[in-house]
Amino acid sequence: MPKRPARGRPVGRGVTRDNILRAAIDVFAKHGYAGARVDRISKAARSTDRMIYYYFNSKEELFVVALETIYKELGEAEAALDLSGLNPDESLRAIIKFNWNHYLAHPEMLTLLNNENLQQGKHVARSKRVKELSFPLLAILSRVLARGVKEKMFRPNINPYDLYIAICALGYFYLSNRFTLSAFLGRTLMAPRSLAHWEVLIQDIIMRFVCVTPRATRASANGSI
Amino acid sequence: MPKRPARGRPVGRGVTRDNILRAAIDVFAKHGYAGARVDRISKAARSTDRMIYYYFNSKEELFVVALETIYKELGEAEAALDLSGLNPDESLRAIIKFNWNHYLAHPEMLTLLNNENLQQGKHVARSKRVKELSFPLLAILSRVLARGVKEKMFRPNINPYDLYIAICALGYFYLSNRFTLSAFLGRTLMAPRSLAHWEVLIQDIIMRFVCVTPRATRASANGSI
Amino acid sequence: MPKRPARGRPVGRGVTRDNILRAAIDVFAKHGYAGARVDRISKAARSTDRMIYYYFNSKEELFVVALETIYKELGEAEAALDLSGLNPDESLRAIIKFNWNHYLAHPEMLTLLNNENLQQGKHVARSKRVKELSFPLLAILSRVLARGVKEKMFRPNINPYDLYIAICALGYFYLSNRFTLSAFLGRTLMAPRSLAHWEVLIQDIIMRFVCVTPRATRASANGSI
Amino acid sequence: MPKRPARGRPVGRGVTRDNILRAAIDVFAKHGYAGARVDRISKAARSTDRMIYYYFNSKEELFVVALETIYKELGEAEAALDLSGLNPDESLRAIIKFNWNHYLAHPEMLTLLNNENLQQGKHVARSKRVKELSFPLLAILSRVLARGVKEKMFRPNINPYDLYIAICALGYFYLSNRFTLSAFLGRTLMAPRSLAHWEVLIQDIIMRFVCVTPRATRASANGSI
DNA sequence: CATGAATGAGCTTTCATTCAT
DNA sequence: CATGAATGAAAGCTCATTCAT
Repeated sequence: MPKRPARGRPVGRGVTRDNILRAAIDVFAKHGYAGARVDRISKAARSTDRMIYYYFNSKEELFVVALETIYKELGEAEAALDLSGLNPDESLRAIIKFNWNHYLAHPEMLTLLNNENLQQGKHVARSKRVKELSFPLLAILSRVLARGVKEKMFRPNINPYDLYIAICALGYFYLSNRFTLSAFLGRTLMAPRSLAHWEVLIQDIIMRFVCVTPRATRASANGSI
Repeated sequence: MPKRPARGRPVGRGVTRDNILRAAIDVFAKHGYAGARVDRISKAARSTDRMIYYYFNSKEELFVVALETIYKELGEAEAALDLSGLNPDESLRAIIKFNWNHYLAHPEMLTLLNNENLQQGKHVARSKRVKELSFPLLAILSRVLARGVKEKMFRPNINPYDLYIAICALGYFYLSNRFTLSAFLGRTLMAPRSLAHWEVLIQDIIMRFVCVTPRATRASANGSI
Repeated sequence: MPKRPARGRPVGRGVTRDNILRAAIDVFAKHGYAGARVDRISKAARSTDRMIYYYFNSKEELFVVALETIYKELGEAEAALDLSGLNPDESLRAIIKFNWNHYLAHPEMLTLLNNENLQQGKHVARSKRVKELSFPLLAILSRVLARGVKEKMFRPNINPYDLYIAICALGYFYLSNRFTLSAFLGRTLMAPRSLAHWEVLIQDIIMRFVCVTPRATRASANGSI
Repeated sequence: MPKRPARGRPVGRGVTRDNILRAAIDVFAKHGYAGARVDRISKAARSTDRMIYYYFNSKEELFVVALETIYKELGEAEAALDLSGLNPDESLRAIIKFNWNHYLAHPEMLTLLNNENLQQGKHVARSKRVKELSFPLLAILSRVLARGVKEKMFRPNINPYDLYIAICALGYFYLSNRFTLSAFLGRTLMAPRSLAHWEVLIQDIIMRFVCVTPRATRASANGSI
């Protein structure tokens, strides 16, 4: 059908491009790559299909840019993480919390990544930027671990990669699979109390794994979600 | 589209239906709901588009049945899990291993569930069967926990739901997100050694979380993936 | 989809066939030939698609039988028309009324005939029964006209065919086209008062056409529908 | 379905749309709504299925536009009807003739309207344009009637709505039902002589209904079709 | 720099019908 | 006499994309 030019609000230069990118992240996250129809994206962006091709050439390239964008945002958020003045266990807890809260604040990240994994990571494999993003975080983690070991707080020989994956896994899975999990277990997972409970639990699990002498956290001691 | 009657091999009654279901699980897993074209499924099943509608009425209903099937298979595999003669910590390890190995043996489960979560669980929400499947598993877990507490092996007040989610998370995420994770961390995750390492690591993390006096496993002590 | 055997009410021999025929008349009338889906007919008949083919061989043959059935019913109704003891103008009025009331009582006749005309009468052209049906009616009409002329009531040289078509036209069109007519004119046509008004009007128009000295009927004198 | 780009003749802007609309009116008229296949329309328009959806969104919307078009054309033809300088009875005869000739020249109108009535007028009910079209026509008719009454030519209290329906009925039914009528009565209805005869007959019937002193027309006096 | 118009290819689904007992 | 199972062939519609200015 002849598209009408989306006169919702006047747009300046490049705003359209950004609108489209935002809309794309949204729609890709909600419907998956194949399920995200180009015209749904253009409508959500208050633009037209044509503009998507004008700025991004193809649906696939748009998806790659969307993916890189959320990775970039993860990187920027990490850059803001300040651990100075914290001792090792406080630092580790801060990292865990940061990770969890980033997922909570950016649910589109989870779905976009799930999509990329569904497609066997064919886009991310080519992206250099993505690979470089892990270095700072892994470096931070390694440093914290080393300090903890030196202070006899942490067990030696904890692999930072393992640690990172475990931290991610505990947060990511809970949120990403909340729908099936919720149906399967018959439980609410997204109530504020449930979320708070799980945030503490992740910390508890990780700290017990890392620390020499495990110390219980309040929350983990009283059990119920 | 479907032009030839698919005379590949002679089919008995109901075999076609099952072929389609198998193919559907496969194709849905590989391409996602929207990406799974009906005719790809029918071709994979050595049948025709028409037969899919004959047996399942719509692509969506086929997806629901596929989903229920993988849940049912999880349930059946669990039912075969024999913990008799094992003490609490051995039992818990067996459960963790079972879970991990089920994911490894049924990668389609991960992608199907990811898809369902992408669709906000709209199919699973309606399925009663799915809800009932969690009871036996949770019951087993609760019993093991109780025995462990009685024998002073496990900490009291460990919530079986939390425990179950944590066990799943650590296995599921590693496998489901292996592509982005691999690109991001620049590491191989699917080599036999890596898998074996992670299997032990999950156990280690969980046992440390559950046990009163954590006991290191050999594997977790020598670090690298 | 595997059809279930329609166990609504127990059916005796031949009842199924008749159910199907009734349903077919209904569905053909409501949706037209092409729009009448075989499975809608079978559902309406509380039977299955297969039974339609069992009894009628094809959708087309079923349509022919449906058509013949409504013609047969018209014939039977006409056979019951008793004009004995009435003088010519009373007779003619009775014929007009009969015609109108038959349309009212059998709306499916109108839609079925419209369908057949849409298809350029290809079924009816082959049917002998249909042709024979007009003879008695035309004969009656001719006799009434002749008597009227003899009694100086009716004008000579009125052609019975013309007369018959005119009578039909005035009733048929009003009912058959009531939807577009109603929208176009912005008037209700199916209210009891409107129907009664039109019934009188047809008589009035025809009598004025046929009679030597036209006599007004009450209804036609006070105008409004 | 549509494989070749339809390069039959070079098309300017909007020509395609109009081609489709013309073809649609034709095909809907010939096969009915359900029987009119989208690809038959596109072929008849020397275009593609896709273009139908591009311009009209759906088969149903196309049908609505087709319907509105034939109504609009009726309106335009009426607007061209010049009654100036005619006295009331001549005017009325002119209107009757116009109506009859419009049906003859636009047989698609009859079938399209029959289709719409088969569908219970669901499209026409929503169209405002259609409703407004009847006003000028009814106005003309009312004026003619009033003049006729003033000149003591016409009977008072003739309802213009009734009159209009009667005029339409006598022409519409004859043409629309010609196939079944022809088979039923065993007569030719479409021969030039038959058509001419009927044209006069409609006038005769209506004039006798309307006029104070009926005056026979030559044609109606010598009977046979 | 931006966009209205157009479209090839393929998608899910439905239709009337036949096979086989 | 009756019917459950199966199906070839299209039907209506949508998708990402390119043409042309």
